[in-house]
Amino acid sequence: MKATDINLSKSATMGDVARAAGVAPATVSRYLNNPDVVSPKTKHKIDQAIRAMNYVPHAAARTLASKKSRMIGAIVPSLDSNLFAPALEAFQSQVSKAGYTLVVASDNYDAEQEFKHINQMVSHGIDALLLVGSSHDEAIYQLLKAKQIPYVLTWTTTPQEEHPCIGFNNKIAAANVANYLMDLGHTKFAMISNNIKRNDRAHKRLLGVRDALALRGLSMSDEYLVERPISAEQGREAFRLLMSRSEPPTAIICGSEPFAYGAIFESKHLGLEVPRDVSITGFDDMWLASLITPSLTTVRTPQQKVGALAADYLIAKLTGKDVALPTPLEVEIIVRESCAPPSKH
Amino acid sequence: MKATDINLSKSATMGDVARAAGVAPATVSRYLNNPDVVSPKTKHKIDQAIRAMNYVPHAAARTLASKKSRMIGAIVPSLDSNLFAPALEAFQSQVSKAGYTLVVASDNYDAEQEFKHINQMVSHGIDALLLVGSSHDEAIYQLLKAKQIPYVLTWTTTPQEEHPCIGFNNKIAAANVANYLMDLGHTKFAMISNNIKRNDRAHKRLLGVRDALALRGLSMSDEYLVERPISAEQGREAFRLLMSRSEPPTAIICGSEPFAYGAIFESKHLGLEVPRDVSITGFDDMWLASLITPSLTTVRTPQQKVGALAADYLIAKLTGKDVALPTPLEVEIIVRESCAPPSKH
DNA sequence: AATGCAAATGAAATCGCTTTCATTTTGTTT
DNA sequence: AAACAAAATGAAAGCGATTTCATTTGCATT
Repeated sequence: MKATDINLSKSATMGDVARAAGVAPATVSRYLNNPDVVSPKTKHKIDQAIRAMNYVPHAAARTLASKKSRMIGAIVPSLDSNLFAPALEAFQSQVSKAGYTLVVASDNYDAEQEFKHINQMVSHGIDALLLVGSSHDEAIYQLLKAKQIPYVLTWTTTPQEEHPCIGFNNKIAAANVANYLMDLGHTKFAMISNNIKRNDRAHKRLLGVRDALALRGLSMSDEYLVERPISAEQGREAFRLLMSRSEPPTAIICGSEPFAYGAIFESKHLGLEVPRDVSITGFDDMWLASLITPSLTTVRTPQQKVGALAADYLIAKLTGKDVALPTPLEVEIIVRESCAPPSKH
Repeated sequence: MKATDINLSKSATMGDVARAAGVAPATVSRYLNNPDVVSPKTKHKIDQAIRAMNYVPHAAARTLASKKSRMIGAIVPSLDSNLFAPALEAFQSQVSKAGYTLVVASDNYDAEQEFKHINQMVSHGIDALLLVGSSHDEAIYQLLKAKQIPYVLTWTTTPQEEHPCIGFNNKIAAANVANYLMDLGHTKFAMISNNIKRNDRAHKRLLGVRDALALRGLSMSDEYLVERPISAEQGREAFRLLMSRSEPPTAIICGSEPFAYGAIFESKHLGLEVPRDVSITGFDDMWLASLITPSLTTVRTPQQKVGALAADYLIAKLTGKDVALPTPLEVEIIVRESCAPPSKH
C-alpha cells in the first residue's frame, strides 16, 4: 500500500513487468487472469515485479483484447431519490465485490435519454446492464441481444417472462392496498401517482387499484387520479386538490411514499385529521414511515434485495453459470396508524 | 433511431465504415473526432455509411489509442443517502451533457475501500475524479498526480489551497449555528455527529462549534458529543441518551440532518417539547426540514450546486481551459421553529 | 496554363493487453 | 533410465481505434 516508488514517467506496462520478472508477457497475463495455470515459482517473481513497479493493468487494453470490460451499467430514473438509492447502493456493493466497476446514469423517466445512455454504455463495452421497469424501447432489447449483453429489469415482473426481471408485482401490491382499504369500509378512493405514461410501475399500481375496486363493484373516476412528479411537496398540493373536491375521497392511495408524507403534513395545515377524516397509504416503507405522526400504513418493498439480487444474477450470468431467475419477491402491507374506517360522514 | 438493420453478426468497425464510404479509416476517425477538417462531401458519405451499418465506436479501442476514456469517476461515502444524492444527480447530469460517462463507487467512509476503488477507476482510465471531503490517503494524491488526472474535492474547502475544492466551510457553518444558539442564550450544548475520525466534514463541524463556544468562554465536554452513523434512528437514540443525563443540554447541534429529525421525533415520545425544553438544529436543509413539526432551524447547503460546479470544473479542466476555482460557497442559516431561548431552569 | 499553398486524405505505426498454437519443462509410469 | 502425458511457458497475431507524416487534391493567383 505504500506509494513511495510511484513511477512518475510513463506507467509500467505488462511488458515491463514481464521483463523485470524474466518471463513472457503472456505469462503475466495468465498470472492476472488465470493464476491457477502458472507455477508458484513464477507467480512469486511476477508478484514481486508488479509490486516493485506499482503496475496497474490497463483496462481499456484488456477490454480491447478480451472483449470484456469488467464494467456493469445501471440506468435509473433518478439518483436523487430514496426510491432507487438503497437498491443502487446494494447493487454497487455486490458489483464491486465481484471486481466489477459500476457505470451509472439517470434518465429522469425519459426514454430518449435512456436510449442515449445505453448506447454510450454499450460503446464503452459494459458487460451487463441493470434497467428499471419494464417498458423500454424495442431497439434497446435488440441492441442488447445483438451484443449479447446480459441485462435485468428491476422493480417489476414480466408476466410473460419475456425478459429477466427482479422485482415484485406492482399490480398485486397495489391491489392488496386497495383491498385492505375496502375491508375497512372505504368506497370513495383517490390516488396520487407519478406519470402513468412514463412510469410503468405507476401504471401497474393504478391498474391494480382499479382492478381490485372493480372486483367489488367500485370504481375511481379520473378526477380522483392526480399525476405528479414524485416529491412530498407535490403530495401536499395533490392532497389539497383532492380534499377540496365537493365530494372528497375517504381514502387516498399514494403510488409513491413521498406523496403520502406530503399528504399527511398538509392534512395538519388543512385542519384535517388522519385517519379520522381521510385514510392514507404509502408505497415502499421508507424510514420516515414509522416516525411520522400518524405513522404510515404502507407496503414494504424489498429495495436492497432488488439491488443485491440483480447484481447476483448478472454476475452469475457473466460467470457462465446458468442461473434461475428468482421468483417475484414478496411484499407486505405494514399496518400502522394512517388508515381507519371511513367516518360516518 | 430505428433499429431495423442491426447487424447480428460482428459489430461494424471503423474499417467497415471506411470501406463502405470509400475512404480511409483515418478519415472516419477525423469525422468522429474533428469533423471540421473533413470535407462536406466525404462527411456526407461517412454519415451515410455510419447510419447504414449502425456503427458505434469502440470506446475501449479509442481509449487505448487516444489515452482518453471519456469517463469520469466519482467516489462518495454512500449512494443511499440524501446527503450526496442531489449533488451526484447534478454531477451526472452535467457530466453526461458533456458527453462523458459516469463511473461511481461508494466507500462507506472507509479509506481502504476508497483506495481500492480509485485504483480500479484509474485502471479503467477515467479522465477525471470527484472525491468527497478533504482527508484522503497521500498515495491517492500521488497516483492522481502521476497519472495527471484532474480531480476535485467536494463538500469542503482547503484553507491551504493544496487541492482544488468545491464546497463550503464546514467549520464556519457550524460556528454560525453555535453563535446563533448562544445569541439565544444557550450555554449547555450537545452535539450529535458522525464519526469524527473517519468523516472530516463532521470533524470540522465539531471544531467550528468548539471554537465558537471557546470564543465566548464556553465549552462542551466529550460527554455531550455523541458519535453515530448517520440516520434518524440513530438520532433518536442519541437524543434519548443526551436527555437522560443528569444535566441535559438545552441545545443540541446535529452535525447531519437525519439526527435532527430523529431527535425531534423522539422528543415526542419522551414528552419533551421542542424548542421549549430543548433547541435542535440540523445541517443541510433537506426537504423534510420545513415540513416536520416543529420545523427545523438548520443551515442550508448548496448541494446541487456542489455537484454541478464540480462537473463544470473538471470538464473545463479536461477541455484544456484554465479554470478559476470557485470561491467557497455560501451557506445560510434557515431559522424556523426548532430553536428558542433556554427555559429558565 | 503554370505555380504555389492550403486543405483534405491516406498509409502505417502504435496503444497495452489476450489468446491461440507451438514449444519446452516437469513429473509419472514402466 | 526411457517414454509419454500433463503442466508451464513463449512467440506472435490480433483487438479497433488514433495520430504522425507523407501525399494528393483543390483553388486562387499570376
